Amino acid sequence: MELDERKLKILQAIIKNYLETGEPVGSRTISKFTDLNLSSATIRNEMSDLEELGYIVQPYTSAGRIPSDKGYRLYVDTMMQSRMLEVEQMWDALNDKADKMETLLQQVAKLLAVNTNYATLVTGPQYRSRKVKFIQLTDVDETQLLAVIVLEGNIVKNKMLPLAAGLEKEDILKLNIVLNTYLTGLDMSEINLSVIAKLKEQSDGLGNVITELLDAIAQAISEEEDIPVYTSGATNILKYPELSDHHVASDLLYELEEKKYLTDLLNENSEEHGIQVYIGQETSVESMKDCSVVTATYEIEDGIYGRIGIVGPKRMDYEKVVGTLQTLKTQLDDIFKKNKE
Amino acid sequence: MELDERKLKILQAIIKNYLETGEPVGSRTISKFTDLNLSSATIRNEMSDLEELGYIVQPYTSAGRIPSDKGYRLYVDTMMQSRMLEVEQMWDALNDKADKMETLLQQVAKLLAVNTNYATLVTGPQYRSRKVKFIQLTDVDETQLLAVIVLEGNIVKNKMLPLAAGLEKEDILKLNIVLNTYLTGLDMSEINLSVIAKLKEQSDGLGNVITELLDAIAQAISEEEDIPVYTSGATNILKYPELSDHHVASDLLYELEEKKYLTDLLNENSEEHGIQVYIGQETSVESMKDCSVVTATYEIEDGIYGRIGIVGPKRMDYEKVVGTLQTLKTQLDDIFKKNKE
DNA sequence: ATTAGCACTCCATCGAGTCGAGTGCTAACA
DNA sequence: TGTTAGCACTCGACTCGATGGAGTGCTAAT
Repeated sequence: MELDERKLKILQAIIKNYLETGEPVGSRTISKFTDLNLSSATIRNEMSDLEELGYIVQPYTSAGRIPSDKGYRLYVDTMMQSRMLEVEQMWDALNDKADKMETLLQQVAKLLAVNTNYATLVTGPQYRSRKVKFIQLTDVDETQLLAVIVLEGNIVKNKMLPLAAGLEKEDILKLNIVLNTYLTGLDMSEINLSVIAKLKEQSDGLGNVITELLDAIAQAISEEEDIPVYTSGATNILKYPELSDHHVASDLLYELEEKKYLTDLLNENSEEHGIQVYIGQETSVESMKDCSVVTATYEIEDGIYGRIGIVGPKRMDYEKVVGTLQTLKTQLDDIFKKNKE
Repeated sequence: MELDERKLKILQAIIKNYLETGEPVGSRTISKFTDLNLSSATIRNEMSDLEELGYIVQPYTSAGRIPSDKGYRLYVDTMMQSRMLEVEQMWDALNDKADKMETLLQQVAKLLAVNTNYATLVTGPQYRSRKVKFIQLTDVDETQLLAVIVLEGNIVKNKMLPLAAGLEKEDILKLNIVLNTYLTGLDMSEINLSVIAKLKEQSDGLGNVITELLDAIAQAISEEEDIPVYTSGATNILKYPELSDHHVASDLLYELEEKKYLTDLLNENSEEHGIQVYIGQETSVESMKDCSVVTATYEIEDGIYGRIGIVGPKRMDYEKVVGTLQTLKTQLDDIFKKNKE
């Protein structure tokens, strides 16, 4: 037995219907719903076949059918009609405050959540390890030294240091030159003992300041290593009865608040740059086995990527979600490309 | 009729018991629970009185009693034994990563949440309007100009600007001097047209850069105006059955995610610097009418304050919460005092 | 191959019955 | 007069069975 045209149509109808209502759908419904002009009895036979094939399941005997993970998968892979969406008002709202990467991404998460009514997550760029691009020391007032460290990707880090007594303006100037000469273009693994020795040698008598500075730099670099995740609309999941069961919801919300495993989620198959859909058990995160997750990758700079994820019930509106992500991805790509020019 | 010693003792016993169990407490329980050696019948009479006085209520006829808001209020005001707590392991964990205000406060929220099992919120400092302390422009590479703006309270803001063609190193140096001379010590309201005119006059030919810079500064200042709120442990509220009712929980979690009205919550009676307890309807936030909120103020600099809040069920462990906040507040005050020296 | 018809299954809902915790009241007692 | 024992009563929680309906699977007719 195999999937002929008609079975496919029926399956599609079942899924469409279930996506809308969230209730198991019966043969009579399909009989009316489609333009196949078949009686409910015929549909029943076909449904029985579809169940045997594993595309749909009955929650219990003599209930209607709901799509299985396999069914959703087929739907997403072949039957979904992707439609381009206007995300324009979204877009206007975005451009508004979008100057800092942080705010931008938080905004993206929020707008996406509001537009889709699901929970959303966005990660910033992931660099293997950022290289130092530029360092600058300045004395802000009599007691404090401000170190500004610019990393690859124009990530700017600030660190206030207590100003060592007896450090003159010329010393600071000198330090600036030395630091930039020796550290620019290096990442943390490359700042080794020999580099440090050279640094100290070149900055006679200021060794102790150097040590503190290197700490600050190391910290700035490593801070960027755990990629930030921005979430929004977590409470949206409470809108779906199948997810608002106490345990399920509690675990899910906790996960979204903690953000600990979310990066794993987003980085699965990260070599794939298209839009990906994970249904039920396909996700790596235990607490999301009753959910579906849709992810997209956007490009920040050449070879450096961030990701967007949407978490919702299995019966999420895949078409809308995929469409929205598609447009959003394109627009984000554009922003960053433009930003670079 | 009035509250005599015995009634008070019984009320206290009722509240204590209810805090632990969350179940309405009956006369027999109290009869055994206290050392009063009274029969349940006597207790019943007293409970009847206490109800008449408004300190306890029955969820329904012939159920046990639970404390009313008024009852909790009396308890918190007079009957609670405040106990100092050790928050020491908390403390160690804190010192660890605590260099940036942002991370510090987020950590505080998290640790508090883990320790108390309630939802927590922490606000950063609120300045009326921050003054500019220091400005620095640097050319990071051929195409980009980095503006570093340090505000009162050592809040550092960065802004990348496209480098206008033909801007020489000397120009930048000059701009730095001019900007610092004219803008240091001013807040946004003080940077008016006459200041701007003077700026432009002093920086012959670089007027267009100035305009952009002023935008950046204005943005940096105003960004700080909506005070950041850090939350943690939102999902903790799902642990309490009386709050995990679908609607209540949903509203609450939404509020905690949105953070919109939380500042209102924390700023009520902000002139009071002690620890404050809001029970049920006493809070200003509608969705928290089934909760209690405990807030504390800590001092960042002279006259500049931040706040900590804990949101939990009305039957929260007030003693523990108040105790924890007390110690934490002291320790935060210490940090910031030390930091200043 | 399709369909009408029918028996069957199982969940959801409702109401009746029971249980038990807890109250309020009364009468007796110290 | 304050305390207590006793008892009738209330009301939610829980259980159980009956009912209804949506939906199925099977069979026989078309």
